[in-house]
Amino acid sequence: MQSWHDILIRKLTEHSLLSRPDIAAIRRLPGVLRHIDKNEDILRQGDKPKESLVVLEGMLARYHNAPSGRRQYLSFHIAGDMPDAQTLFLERMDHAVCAVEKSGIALVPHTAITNLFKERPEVGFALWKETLIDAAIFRETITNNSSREPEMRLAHFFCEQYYRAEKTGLVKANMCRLPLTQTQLAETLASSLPSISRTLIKLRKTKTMEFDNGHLRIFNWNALAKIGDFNPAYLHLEKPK
Amino acid sequence: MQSWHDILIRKLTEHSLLSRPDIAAIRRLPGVLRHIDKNEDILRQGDKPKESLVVLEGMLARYHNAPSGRRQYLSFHIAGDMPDAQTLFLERMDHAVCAVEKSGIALVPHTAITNLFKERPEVGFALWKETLIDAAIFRETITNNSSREPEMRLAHFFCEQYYRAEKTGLVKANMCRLPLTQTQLAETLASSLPSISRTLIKLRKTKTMEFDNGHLRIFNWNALAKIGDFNPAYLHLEKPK
DNA sequence: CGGAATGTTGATATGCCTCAACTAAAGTGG
DNA sequence: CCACTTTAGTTGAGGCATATCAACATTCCG
Repeated sequence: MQSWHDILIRKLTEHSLLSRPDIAAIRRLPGVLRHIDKNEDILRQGDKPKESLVVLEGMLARYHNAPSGRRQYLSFHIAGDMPDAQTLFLERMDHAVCAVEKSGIALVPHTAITNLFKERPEVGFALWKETLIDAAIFRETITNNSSREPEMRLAHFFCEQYYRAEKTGLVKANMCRLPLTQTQLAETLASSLPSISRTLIKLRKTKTMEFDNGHLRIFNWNALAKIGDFNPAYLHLEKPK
Repeated sequence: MQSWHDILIRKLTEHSLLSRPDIAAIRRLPGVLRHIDKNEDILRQGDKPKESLVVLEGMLARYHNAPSGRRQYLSFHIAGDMPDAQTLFLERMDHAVCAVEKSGIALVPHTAITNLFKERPEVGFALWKETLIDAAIFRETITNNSSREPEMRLAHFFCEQYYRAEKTGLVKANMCRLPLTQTQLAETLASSLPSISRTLIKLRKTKTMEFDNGHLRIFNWNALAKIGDFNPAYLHLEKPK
């Protein structure tokens, strides 16, 4: 009998060591399950939510509304992630959260979470660490979009998504879900749609990966990581001692 | 008699409400003062520090070493900032920290800080909030470098630096320190040096600001904010209730 | 079956990067 | 204090890459 708590616990223990009482306390968190349709907004810029969400299945994205109507995607989130953890301490959303495919989430009241932190500081530290990794990913995105050539940039993005999916146990037969259109890739990677299309064709020719029909398949991880200058250190997911 | 603690307390109370006992507890934090030369690295990628730093004066920067030797600056930090707060929970540095001018810092042992969090959770929440604002700034940087035209991008950057300096009390006569070379601006804003030079000349012609000799002077804030599409909401610095 | 969304390809133009020369200012050492 | 070196900034020329516009192909979905 798996409850939504296990998905969160699994994610936190990817990088943090939690005691049995810590884990038991997490299990007592109240949560309401909800389904989100593809392309539905869950939070909008300016919202002041009173609960945070845990992704249970599917994929969410965070984005800014950039000048001239362009959408700038900032990050993508899979099972176990809490993409709006910041709302615990930052009142207003400075960006939006949407579902890029049909997804399931759990909603947890802020008060329940912060009370848990006071009772069990180590749980707070684990979630804090999660938000710090989040920030590390944003930093890498700055560098990716600002300093890497288009082919490298795309390869790096695929590596990151695949690596995180793998750590979460969502890779089967060298394949993970990545339900993005090329338009969305363009709005993520500071490129235009035709540019992404051509770069993708170039990448395909390296025979290191395939991206098609919402799935990412890896044929040669080492070669792809090299093309993308990908070093997973910034994800801070080494097993805790 | 101002001690380094006051600089940190001032920063935290910019956005968080701390009780008298909270503040008293912060004042008991041990700290070692240090001076850093211009262009000196304080932390390098891969380092595993056992203390965190508080900027007391001057300016620090964080950066990645990007492909082909390029340096990618990620953020800049002034008095009160704790640019390596993440090292409390992330063992290894995924980026470097350097001084962009002669600076003064205080070094505080991790154990002292985390013990304080356990004793006084609200202090932990305040510093957590600080790291979440940090992440919000990174997100805005992604959008700035990925979705805004060069002139807008530069104007937005100036607005952000000025606004933060203002909140920290470092603006005098519509002017703040910003000791960056054009080369560093280029390595921050995903541009080349000649491009920055020309964009800066264009910006100067708007008569909204001047950037010269390590100083940023604002003549027309509203006009510059408009050029830069700058909305300070993402800095989350409204006074706490 | 029709319409919308998605992806591919081509033509064109322009904006920015690279390279390079030069100026100006600042820092260094004799 | 001045000569020298280094660093910083400006300007110009040229070429390439990618954005934009547009047409078309294809798939998905109602």
